[in-house]
Amino acid sequence: MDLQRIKYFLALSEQLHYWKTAEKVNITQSALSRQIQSLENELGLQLFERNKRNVKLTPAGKFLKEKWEVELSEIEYIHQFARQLHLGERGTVTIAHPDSISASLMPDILAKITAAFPQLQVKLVQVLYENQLEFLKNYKIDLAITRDMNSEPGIRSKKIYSDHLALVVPLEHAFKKFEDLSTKRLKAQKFILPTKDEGSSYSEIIQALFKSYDFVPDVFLHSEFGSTIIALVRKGLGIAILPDSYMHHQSLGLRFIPLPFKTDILINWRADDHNPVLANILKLVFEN
Amino acid sequence: MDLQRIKYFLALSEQLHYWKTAEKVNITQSALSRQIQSLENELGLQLFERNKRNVKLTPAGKFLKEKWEVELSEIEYIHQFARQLHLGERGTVTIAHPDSISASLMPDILAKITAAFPQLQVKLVQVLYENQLEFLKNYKIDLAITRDMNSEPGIRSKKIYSDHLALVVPLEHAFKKFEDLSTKRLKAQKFILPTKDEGSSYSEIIQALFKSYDFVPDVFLHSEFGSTIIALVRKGLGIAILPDSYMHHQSLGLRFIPLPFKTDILINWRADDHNPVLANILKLVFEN
DNA sequence: ATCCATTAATGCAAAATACGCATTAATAAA
DNA sequence: TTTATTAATGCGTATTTTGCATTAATGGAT
Repeated sequence: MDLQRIKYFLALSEQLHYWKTAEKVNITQSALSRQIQSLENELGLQLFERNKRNVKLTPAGKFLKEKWEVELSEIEYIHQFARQLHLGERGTVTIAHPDSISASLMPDILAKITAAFPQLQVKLVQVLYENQLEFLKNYKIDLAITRDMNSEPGIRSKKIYSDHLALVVPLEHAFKKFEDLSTKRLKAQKFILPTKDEGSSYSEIIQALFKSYDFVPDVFLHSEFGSTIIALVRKGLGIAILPDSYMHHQSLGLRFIPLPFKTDILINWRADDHNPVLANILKLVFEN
Repeated sequence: MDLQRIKYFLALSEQLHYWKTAEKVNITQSALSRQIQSLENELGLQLFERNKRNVKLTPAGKFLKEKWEVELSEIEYIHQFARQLHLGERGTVTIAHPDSISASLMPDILAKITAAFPQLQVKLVQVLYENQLEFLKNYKIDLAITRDMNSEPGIRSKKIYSDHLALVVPLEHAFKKFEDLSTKRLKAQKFILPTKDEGSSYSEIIQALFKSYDFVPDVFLHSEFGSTIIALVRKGLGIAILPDSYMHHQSLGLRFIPLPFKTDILINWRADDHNPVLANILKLVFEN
């Protein structure tokens, strides 16, 4: 059952004239005649009532004309849709990202994506540091934006941004600017810091920071969630080190003191992921 | 775009293995490989991600698998339906019939039809005598059951039944049986008769009846509608001549006196109507 | 009634397409 | 490194489709 045959049938069912139809669909009358005949044989029914003079739809032919028209346009639409999937213009990507950039980098990226591919569906999720790579490998997410490098085989990474670390203190705190900081004064503070994960490069940078001041911080509380940390600092329970991306969040009553340490933001994806949607998004993100 | 190709694709999308799939669909692996390739070329997209070792659906392939499965079963259903139309097992016939047989012959015919072709839709209509042939020719009805012969070209007729005429009188009327009738006593009656249509053979039979008694009846009222006539007779407004099929209607308070005149019932259809539904119904009606 | 123009079907040879067999090339596992 | 597996491909053959020319049927015109 060739769809082309059905198209020939539909053309003939409009014209009800072999010669005119044959010309319209760019084949000869004999070819058309035989195409219709094979169609009838294949279906085991008569489509047209015809003598050498007149062509007329049978009831079954009339029925099939109506139904096939619908089916063909459905199929046409499906193929169109599939081509868009192929080109990565449609489909779904699930992206995990750290909370820190939800008010800065993420809006930029999402704006680019929706501008370039308005039909694309993006799902944003937040995933604990320790689950990021696992989720990526298990196809629970397609892209992971992290502050940590990784050396997993099968996962590729690329740096897309970097921001400074900042000391976060309440507005009324004695620390007002970088020059106020000293090992002695810092030592006296209570810190709220992220969980010290093994192999987390972000964690390592923070440790390097304290090493530069040559002391071990008094950590009052560990938390992986920036918004929690900010709330605690605002209540005066301690001070924190955070990427200065958090400045873009609502942070009334807090002071961000930039530190000379940078933290990278990387984008991670499966090396063997050939979904064209992914390729399009990566291209977009790396574009500038 | 051959539907067979799509079937091959669907088989492969289940198995994800060329050799096994090829065996299952009874072609060689090379043929299958090329069928999938042509399908991909035709659509302008990739259906499977494959190296020499693994076969895996692309996002577009996954999408098409789901959609095509639905489309194929729809098409299969449509073809099945069309075949039933072809065989006359489905479809619609519109049948016109006289009121007189709606309680006798019609139920018999309809019972036969629904038993033989349960999927068939029958529309029953009643059409004035003068419109019957016109409606038939104009495709407003497909079958006309009449009491009149016709000699129209393009219309074919066949007698399917005949019943007696009967004199219809109120129960308390002096006429109790055929022997009570005489020209003299009949002459004194007021009659309710059908409209005297030109060329109506039913009309002619009734005229022949009165001729046999050698008088012209005193017609109180003309009506084409049997149920009207019966109501009037029941009220004592006159007596009537009707086919004795009316005895099967609710006719309390009435007496039917059979007369030695018969009226035929014919079935009429378009000679050039090749709708298989019609052929099936005619065959059924003529069967016994 | 007869002829003519129209038009769907068909015989035939050529072209296009699909197929099977055998082989190749890539790759994962041993 | 070797081996077994497996999708792709070259090639000759078989099948299908096509176009050209012709035939046969039919409605309309004279």
